[in-house]
Amino acid sequence: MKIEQATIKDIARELNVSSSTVSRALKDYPGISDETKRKVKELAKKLNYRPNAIALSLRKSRSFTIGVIIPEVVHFFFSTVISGIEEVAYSRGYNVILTQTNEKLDREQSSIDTMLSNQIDGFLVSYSKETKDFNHFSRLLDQGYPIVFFDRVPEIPNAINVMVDDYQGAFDAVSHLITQGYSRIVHLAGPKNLKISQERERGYRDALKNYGIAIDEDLIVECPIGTSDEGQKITKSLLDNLKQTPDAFFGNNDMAAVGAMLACKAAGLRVPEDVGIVGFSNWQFCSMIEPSLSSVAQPGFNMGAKATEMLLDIIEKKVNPEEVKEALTLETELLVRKSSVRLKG
Amino acid sequence: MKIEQATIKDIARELNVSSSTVSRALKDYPGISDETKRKVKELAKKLNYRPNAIALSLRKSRSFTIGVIIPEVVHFFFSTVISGIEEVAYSRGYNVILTQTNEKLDREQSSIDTMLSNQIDGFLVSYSKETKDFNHFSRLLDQGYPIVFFDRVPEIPNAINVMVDDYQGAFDAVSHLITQGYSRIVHLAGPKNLKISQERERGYRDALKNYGIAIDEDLIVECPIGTSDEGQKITKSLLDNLKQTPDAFFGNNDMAAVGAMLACKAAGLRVPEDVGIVGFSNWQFCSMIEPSLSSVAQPGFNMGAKATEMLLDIIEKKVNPEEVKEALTLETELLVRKSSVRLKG
DNA sequence: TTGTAGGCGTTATCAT
DNA sequence: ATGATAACGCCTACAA
Repeated sequence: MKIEQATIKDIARELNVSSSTVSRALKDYPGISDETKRKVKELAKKLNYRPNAIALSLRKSRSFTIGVIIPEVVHFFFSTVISGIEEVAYSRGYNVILTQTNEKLDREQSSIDTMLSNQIDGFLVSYSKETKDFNHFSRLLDQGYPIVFFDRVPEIPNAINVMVDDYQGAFDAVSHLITQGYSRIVHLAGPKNLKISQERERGYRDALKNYGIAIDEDLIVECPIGTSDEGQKITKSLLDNLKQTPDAFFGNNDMAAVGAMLACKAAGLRVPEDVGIVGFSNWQFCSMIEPSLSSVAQPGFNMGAKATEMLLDIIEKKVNPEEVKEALTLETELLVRKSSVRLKG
Repeated sequence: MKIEQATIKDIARELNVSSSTVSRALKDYPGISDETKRKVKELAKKLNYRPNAIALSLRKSRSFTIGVIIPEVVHFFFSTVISGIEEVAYSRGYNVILTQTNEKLDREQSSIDTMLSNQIDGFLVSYSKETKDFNHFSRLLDQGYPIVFFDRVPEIPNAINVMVDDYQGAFDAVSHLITQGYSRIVHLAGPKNLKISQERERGYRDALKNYGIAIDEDLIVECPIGTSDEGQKITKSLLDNLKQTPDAFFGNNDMAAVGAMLACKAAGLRVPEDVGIVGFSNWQFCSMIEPSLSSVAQPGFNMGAKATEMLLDIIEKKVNPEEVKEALTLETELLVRKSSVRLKG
């Protein structure tokens, strides 16, 4: 049924030469007569010859494929990262094998297994929310597999991490709210086990401290799921139950922030007059809603691109893993829109 | 540096048996003593043996990998499809190699090439906006490569297509607008070469006809890019230049529809009182904006899942390609929200 | 019950 | 300038 691909052998047979000659001719090795070269290339073209990458992989123990392990594909930020990964990988001649864990540890583990089976040259990983222990990664590192972690990065020896400056982003966002005159600022926090959540919370706390505002632990609420529904429910319950109503919300992600906005509006509060809101990630919809949502932009594409470059440099031994700086932190940018501005310019 | 993976040979050597024995023991072939089996498996486990999928691929001329060619990863609908693809592929033991074309024909071509080189077992394709001729796909089909097209499907012989009922979705959306009392309905159309655009436009036209409304060609405007900016600009220019202002917009995608909404608001028109708006795709933000945007939901995850199932069934010869029905059309669902409702229930 | 040999497609090494 | 051979890791007739 499937038409067989022509191989080097086919060309060799037809031309009455050896496969080595064909192989050499095809790659312009020295010591092949121009005549032979010409004939080989001509026939190769005619037969639509295509090198078998699988055979090459076996021969070289290199697959020119990198494995990407990511929590979710349907996620604006991650899809942006994937896009950056794909661009760089493509331009440098690598394939990308993609798996999503759906935030499950066992999928993470089994994805690693199949990727190892497939002799991938390296890993790009953002681990799942369920992952609290990193032995499976440490083991890989010890065995010498190149891994670059991005966004959700572990604190283990020798890991190479690419992340955004979550601390600074959060610090900027909260400082901005404060200078706009908001002071009872809720933090809709992320899952506690993710370093990014911890960093954002730290930025929140430090910004408050920096302005001499006492921290009220009741205003820090974990949003483990990260949907707008969740953000909405949590915000509603806060508005209903806190003795003193808050006047601002800093969401650890945009979905939570939108949820807060919807809940506030439903409660009759005006944004930004009564309540200021800032999100994190700068999803596309931020500029489409009303009021438009201020948000901390993360350079997703760039993160994917940089992580991939570092990984490929290591794979190709352009750099020594020991020489690679172990962490690259990309800048965030606070995009101020209407949801958080109540002072005249 | 990288620690070598244990191979069957390693196990054989250590146990003083032949590699065939090991191979058979590992797969519980009949005719291996329980004792040998036990020892082999034990050592395999100890050495952390993992079959080399590359060697297997070479041997079997099967890679258990499928190639996905998609216009853009950072696109809500496509990312949903990818998610569906990945789920099914994973559950059936296949890898997914992903490339995005960025709507470029040459990337589409070269992606096909590398995938062929990599001996992938089949293709899942949604072609680029630049693709106007399908010879590169026809050739693959002729050579017997399994391909399933999704969403953007070509009209070529033997192609297997999975799509949504764009015609019906558009028909429903426009009928809904009409029954809400809107009659000068703009269609922000998609690129003309995409069948999905044609179908949506056909649905638009038929709905109008069906209600006896004359079609005004000036109200059908192509939005080749598909961003909210583009939609906004086009809408503004329509509002400025049409002699008779339109009272509704049916966007061939949600971005265009949001653009229309923003432009209408900016022009002082109230949505839905003065202008009704319906989009297509049901992006996440539809329910987050105000007024919430009515939209035609496409079953992206399901589309990816179904397309993958069909592809794998063909690959695994569970079905004969000839027996496969050549087109699967999935139902859309019109989600009516606030942007298009001005009559009391 | 186990072993031997050959081959999947390619290329590096060592002849000739 | 070209050929023969072996090897990458695995599987499978065929042999013993």
